[in-house]
Amino acid sequence: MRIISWNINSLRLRLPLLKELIDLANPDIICLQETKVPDNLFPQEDIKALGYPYIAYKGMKSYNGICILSKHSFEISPSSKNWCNQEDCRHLAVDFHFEGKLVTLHNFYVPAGGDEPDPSINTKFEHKLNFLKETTDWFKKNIEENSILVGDLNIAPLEHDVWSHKQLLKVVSHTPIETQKLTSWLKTGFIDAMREIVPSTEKLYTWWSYRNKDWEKSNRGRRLDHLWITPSLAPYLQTIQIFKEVRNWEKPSDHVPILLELKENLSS
DNA sequence: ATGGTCGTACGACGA
Repeated sequence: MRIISWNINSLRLRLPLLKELIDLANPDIICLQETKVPDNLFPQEDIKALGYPYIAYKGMKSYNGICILSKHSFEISPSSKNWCNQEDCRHLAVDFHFEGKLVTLHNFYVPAGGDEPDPSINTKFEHKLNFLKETTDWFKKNIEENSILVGDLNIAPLEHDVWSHKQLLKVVSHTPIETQKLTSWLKTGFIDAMREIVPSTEKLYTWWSYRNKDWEKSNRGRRLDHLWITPSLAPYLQTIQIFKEVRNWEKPSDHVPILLELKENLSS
């Protein structure tokens, strides 16, 4: 079972890249963030033609938007929610069967939080912190035994999730209040699958800014995208993969796709 | 170097 998460930064603009990614990675399920397409304009037929007949999407004009594309059937999960009383298309969850289990897959796009890491003067940062509090409180009470949570969480929690821990401590995405809150959310019952595979002592990034043309050479990346699983699924964890090469494709997103692979037929 | 580049939608905003 191969599950991709990718902040695509406009689904319609990057449909050709999505096709290339499918050819490269052959995912069973694709979770996209920042689709930037209202539901009435969602390119449903194009997606089906790519081999993904099961589709769930929640989009709006210009901003945000998420979708889940699958080769296998699923149901929209009742835990798909609006957060902070805003219908801003940042979360979608589906239920599907895997190895005799019912698994809930959450796809999140956490608010980026603006530039100033002070909630008293920056309402976008305040929103980000409130969002993290709400999700953490909700998962504390409502997490399902077999859960996967993926998406652009817009926080790089560990020292080696950023190119310079010291220089980014006051930069939104790596401030202590954010990394603490993300860790609290993780600890509601998840395992950081990427760090199960790649030790925390190694640099690991999923995002490189558009503002740095020579992104690969300077390598000032951050791990903003995440793959979390509950302990019940840990025995199935086969590997993770970061498709860094996609950042060099024509007209790329600033985020690269990440893959979670779960073993099937574990007992046989 | 305190800038830089994107996408959306056509000016300004969000990232």
